[in-house]
Parts: sequence; C-alpha cells; structure tokens
Amino acid sequence: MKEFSVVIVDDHTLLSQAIQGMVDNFERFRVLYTCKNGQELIDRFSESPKNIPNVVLMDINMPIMNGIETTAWINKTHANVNVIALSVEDDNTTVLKMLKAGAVGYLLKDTEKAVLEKALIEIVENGFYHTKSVTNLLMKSISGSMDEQIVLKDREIEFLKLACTEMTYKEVADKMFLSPKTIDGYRNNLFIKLNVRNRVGLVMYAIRNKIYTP
Amino acid sequence: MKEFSVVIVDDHTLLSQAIQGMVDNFERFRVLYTCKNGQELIDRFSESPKNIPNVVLMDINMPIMNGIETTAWINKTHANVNVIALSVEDDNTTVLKMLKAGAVGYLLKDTEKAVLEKALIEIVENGFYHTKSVTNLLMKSISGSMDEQIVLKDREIEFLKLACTEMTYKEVADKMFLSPKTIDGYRNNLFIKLNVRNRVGLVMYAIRNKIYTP
DNA sequence: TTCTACTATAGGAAAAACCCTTTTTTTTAA
DNA sequence: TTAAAAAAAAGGGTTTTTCCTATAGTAGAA
Repeated sequence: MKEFSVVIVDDHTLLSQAIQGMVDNFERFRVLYTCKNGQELIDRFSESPKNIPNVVLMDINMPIMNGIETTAWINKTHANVNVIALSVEDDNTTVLKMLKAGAVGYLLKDTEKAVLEKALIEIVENGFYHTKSVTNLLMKSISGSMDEQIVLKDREIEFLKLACTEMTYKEVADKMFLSPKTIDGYRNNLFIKLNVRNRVGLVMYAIRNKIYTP
Repeated sequence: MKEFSVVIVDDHTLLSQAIQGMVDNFERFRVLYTCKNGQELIDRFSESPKNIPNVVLMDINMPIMNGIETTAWINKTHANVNVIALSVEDDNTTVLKMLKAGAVGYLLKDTEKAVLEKALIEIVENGFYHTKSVTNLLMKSISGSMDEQIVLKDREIEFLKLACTEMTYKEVADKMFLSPKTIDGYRNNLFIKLNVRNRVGLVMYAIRNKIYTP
C-alpha cells in the first residue's frame, strides 16, 4: 500500500513537531517536512517537485502569510494537493473562508488523534472530510439564509466605535457633528438591529465583530 | 535512573495528545494522563495519590478553570508538583501571574522539541527552568518598577465580569446576592482604582486584562 | 410631480447610571 | 476582647441612558 506524504504548516514549533510525531505514527502517512508559515511553504514547493506532498495540514493563524491565502495559492498552483485546515477558531466566517480557499477538510485543534487519522485516510481516499458541524454550516451557507446578515452603514460603524470609548453620547454627538438626539436614533436603531439592550451590548457586538479592537 | 511522571492539561485534545506522544518519547519521562481543564485535573488529583505526577504541563487559556487558578491550587495543595506553563501568549502580566501562582517554568508553544526536553530535565534536577526572556522579565519585576500593579479582589473580579454583560446593576446585585447600593460602591471604587469614568471603561479594562473574554 | 424611504431631529418621561456622604455589619489583628 | 479595617448597605441628589412617538428635510422611484 502506498504511503502518503504530509506537510505541516504551523508557526508553533512545539505543536508542529508534536503533530509530526503523531502523523509519523500513522501507518499510511509520513511527514515530509514542516513549515513555520505560508511563505516558507511556497518557497519549499517552488524549490523542487520532491517537496510537493499529498496532504497539507494548515494552521490558519500565522504571521507573514496566513492559512487562507496560502491555501488559495496551493489550490491555484497545485490543485492535486489536499489541504486540511487545522485551527483553534471555529467561527463560521473563518471556516467558510478556508473552505472557499479550497481546503478539503477542517479540524479543530481539540479533535482526537483517531479523528485526525480518520480525516487523513478519508481525504486521500474520497477527496474530502468534514465533521458534522462543518457540514451543517455548509448546508446553511448554500441554502442562502446564513442568519440574516446584518448590514451596518458607515455612519453606524463610526458611531459604534465611539460608543466603545468612555465618551458620553453627547460627546459622541459633538465628535460626529450631529445632534445628541440623532445619536439617540442611531443607538436605538442598533439596539433593534443587533438585538441588544444597552451600551454594553453595543460594545460587545463591536468587539466580537472586529469593528473595535480593545 | 528513575522515570518521572508528567500530566498534560490543555483543552485542545489534538495538541495534548501530540505533546503526550512527544514526552513519552523522552527517555526519562512518561505521561500519566491528560486533562481538558483545571477542574478535571483537580478531580484526578483528589481521586488517588497515584494520580499525582512529578511535573504538570499546563496550558493557560482554558475554559472552566484556567491555568493560573489551577497552578495556584496545585501550589497550595501539592507543593512538590512542578508546574510548567505552556502558552501561546507571552504578554508580560500573564507570564508574571503564572510565575506568581507557582509555575517553575514557562514555555511558549513555539519552542523546539529539544527545548521542552531540556526544560523538563532541568526542572526535575534543579527545580526551575526559565528562558532568557522570562528571566529578564523577572529581574525587572523584582527591581520594583513594574507599573504599580493594580490588585483586584475576588469579589471585584466577579463584579467586573458581570458588568461586561447586558445586565443592569440591579440584576448584577441579585446575582451576587448583594444590595444594589453595595454594587454602587464596587463600581465607584473600581472607577477610581482603574481610572475610568463609566461602565464602558470597566468593560474595556476587563477585556484588556483578560478578566472577561468577549 | 407625488409617493416613499431614509436621515436628522425633538419632546418628554422613566429607568439606569453615576456620585458623595454616612451608617451598620463583619472580619482581622493586636 | 477590643480596636481598627474592610465590606456591605443606605440616603439622596445629579446626569446619562434608554424608550416612545412624532416631525422636518431630502433624494430617488413611480
């Protein structure tokens, strides 16, 4: 039976080495090498055809060149290489971006060793592997809905950012050259739109959606 | 030569299993078991004296009971167990908190396999291991400066967390079984202590200092 | 042009948040 | 056990926030 080659991309050396040990222990897989970031992987790929593996295990959060960009690159230039995303994040948009970039599998870092092996085997045999949660997400995404995408206007975003500071709404109004009563309106609209009760709710929304960085 | 036992605490199963494989490969060390969080470790420790290892490899960011609390617990109840912090974070206050809680070593997750082994060996032989960067930090910290450490009481932290939700102070008072007037006091004290003007200030402080995770 | 939708704005009221001072209760330590 | 310190609570006032309803102004669609 053929042995499949795997490349691991993760900026946390300890983790990538540890996972390497794990994968090397799987019967049908062998780690070719590891990379610290996307750029390094591109360099290796370009260096020699011998460096092209069957599967890439790709962390998403990396400096220099992140998992999404790198996956997109692999998909464009080496379509026969299967990329599995490996991440601590399971926020919907990240997962979708990764899949859109061409990942054929998505694993959270808190999966079991056995699941990793299963995923690897399924990928080289069937071409894809998805946990139930990811599959569900895909279904939802395709079937349009995707929970009522909230659209914020520029001015609302500007207001949200200022609401995350210690300014009173009166001060915010001054800064935005608007009447405090208008600010009142912005606030109330957002309360309804974002389904929150008070200013803390606005702040949390802004932070969780990266509108404001604490 | 005696073999030393190690326990790994990390909520990312894949990582803890991978690190387990790594540690099991070190000549003088053997993994006793792994835990998904601090609570689980406490349960195991309490279960049987056989579950007490020589060294604990502890992740800092965990749900339920985080690395700092857990380390403090170990240090209080099982002083002969050496805790090594294992983290992606290298922000100064986190490192210091961990050391203060009694960790005898601090490793970033992007260290080399060989460094982990070296750290383990030094710890069982000398009782501590610190990279240069941590040592420097310690020096600075001891030499006084270290910007006026704000000390928060348990009850204040509890309050801060609740202030980050959409609850009104009245509701917070209920939840903490205190009078709203007492909550009034907590709020005002914290305004002075943390040098903020209003609730948004409290929320930002809590988030920036990892008291509350959005 | 007239309708419609959206933005900016007001008035008024109630609730929540904020602030300062003082008293009672509980804990700690000499 | 008693004094001091810390935690909890209250009184009472001001400001800010929240909520509801209603009205101009303005730009685009019918």
